[in-house]
Amino acid sequence: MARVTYVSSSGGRAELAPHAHGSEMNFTEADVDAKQETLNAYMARKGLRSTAQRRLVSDVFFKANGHFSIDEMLAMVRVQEPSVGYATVYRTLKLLAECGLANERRFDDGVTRYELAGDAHHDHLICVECKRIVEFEDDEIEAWQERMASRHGFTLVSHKHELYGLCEACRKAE
Amino acid sequence: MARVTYVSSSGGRAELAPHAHGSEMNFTEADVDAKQETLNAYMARKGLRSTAQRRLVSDVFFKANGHFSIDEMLAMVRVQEPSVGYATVYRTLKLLAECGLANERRFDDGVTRYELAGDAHHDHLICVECKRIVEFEDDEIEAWQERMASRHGFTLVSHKHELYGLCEACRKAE
DNA sequence: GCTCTATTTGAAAGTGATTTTCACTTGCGT
DNA sequence: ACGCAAGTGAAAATCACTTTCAAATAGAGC
Repeated sequence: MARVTYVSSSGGRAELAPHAHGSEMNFTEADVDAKQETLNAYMARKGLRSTAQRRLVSDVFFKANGHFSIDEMLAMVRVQEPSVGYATVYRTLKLLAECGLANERRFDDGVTRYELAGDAHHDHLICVECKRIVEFEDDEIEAWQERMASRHGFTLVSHKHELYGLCEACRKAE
Repeated sequence: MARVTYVSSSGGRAELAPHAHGSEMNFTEADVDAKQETLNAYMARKGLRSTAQRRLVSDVFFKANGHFSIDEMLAMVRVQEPSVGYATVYRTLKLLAECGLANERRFDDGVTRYELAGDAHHDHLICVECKRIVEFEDDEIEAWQERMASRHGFTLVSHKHELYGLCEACRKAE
């Protein structure tokens, strides 16, 4: 169901490629540890428990820099632990979004995807064919959006700026 | 279910207010006729038939300049003909989108809305509270988007630029 | 380490918004 | 008017989540 491919890495640990930003990992062990720490702190504060499933799902998510649907995450998680259920991945991703470590995104294909939070001000370029997602910066546009909103008496809460197109590979494959 | 309110007009014909661009009609009889003609031509070309339901749904849609969900359209259509089914409205709206007379829009509230096609290059400002929708022009941004896409090897197909916020009325009502 | 009980979990049922099926009608070419 | 492919409305099916519930398990207090 989920179109996910795995690439074995030099480190011996399975790493993942689908929709990742590139073949090089752009995070460090320390980054992942810091995120796990943030999550632990949030769970402690809320009286939530640290379970093997939550540790696994969040670990996979933190290491898999990209935009993943629940099905894709489930497939990645089940490589390590096949017994994990869909609902657990769903709930853990919601939890990560709640504590600010992940952002929920809904593009036009109708499925919700999750991405690492942090570099907030970027928007997306999506291939309508293979669903590859590229991020781009939107600084110039921000001020323009504020102007446009206040011109109509609106107080801006959020925005969505998505470009849909064919990526180079899919254009050639047509 | 559908939040639709009707406003009786000077012309004696029922006209509609929900999410319409304004109280004045910004279309002429001739415009509507031209659209009906386009639709008829498309149906003839595809071997589709002109039925009372299709004429009614498309007529209501063409005259109701705004952004409507299927339920809203159904409510409007049933004022004239209560026996029309949901599926017929759904299929007719799809048909209008197919032949280029309508555009499908999915904002963040999860329901698909249809708007008159034509003035393609506008985007939307949506009140997160009352769902009021304001259109705005995006000309300055278009070229910038093209540049951004080609920089990443993409051929642009479409884009989505939505600003979510609180409209003046809702801000005061808070 | 062992209890106890509030959290979690996985499987399954429930939701909401479409989308499709199907038995019955109805355009429309002849 | 006739015949039949296209269209219709009601209901069932799908899709992508969300929630429920009985069984499993953290983790605070012995």
